[in-house]
Amino acid sequence: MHAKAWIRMLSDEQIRCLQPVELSFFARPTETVARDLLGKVLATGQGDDLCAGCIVETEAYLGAHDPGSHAATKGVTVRNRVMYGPPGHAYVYFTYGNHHMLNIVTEPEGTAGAVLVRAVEPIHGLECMEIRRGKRGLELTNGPGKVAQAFAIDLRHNATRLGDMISILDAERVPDAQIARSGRVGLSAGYDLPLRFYIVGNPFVSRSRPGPRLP
DNA sequence: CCATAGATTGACT
DNA sequence: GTCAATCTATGGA
Repeated sequence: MHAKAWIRMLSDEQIRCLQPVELSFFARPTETVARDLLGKVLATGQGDDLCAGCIVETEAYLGAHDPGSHAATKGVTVRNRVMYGPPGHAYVYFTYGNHHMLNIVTEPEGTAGAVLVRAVEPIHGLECMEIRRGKRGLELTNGPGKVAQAFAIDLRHNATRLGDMISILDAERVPDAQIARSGRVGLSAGYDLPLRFYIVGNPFVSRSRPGPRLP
């Protein structure tokens, strides 16, 4: 079986025809946005650098009452202020000294919330991603740090509005039957909530560490 | 100012 | 399976 059998590429022109997701889409409860972002298209760059991918895995991070969230501090800080800012902006942070993480800010301005983009299925700019990652196939984008590297996303993108350097484009809604949820990855189990969403069976869904199972 | 954990990845036994 | 890399924001002295 060919490794690319499940990948459907879109042309430059087909990507340009996609409409940006409305701002109001993001000004909703974080959990809802995380679910509805599945199937949407992430895009960066243009021309030879145009890269696009279908979002296949997300995680919701809530406000101060969510112990796993960066907003779980005593009030607003330099880092988490973006999560309190206007929806439809990028929240990018750097961690473990190596990796950037792309989040999309949710909820109305003043309320903290963001959705982590954990994995995408590439649909354009494969060669560009391969150069940036130094890898091929599933290793291109099957994890949050990998997505950021493949799409050349770093701290310069933090707090920028979608539609400028980073775009989220509309696509057909993924039916509930194809979506599953679990505990979030990488947090100490025990207190976590079922806030990870993914498309069942998609090979790009990260599986380095399966999230905690739900009852 | 200093200590340290961290929404991960890749290399290695 | 185990583990180190590498740097930033945060919180306490």
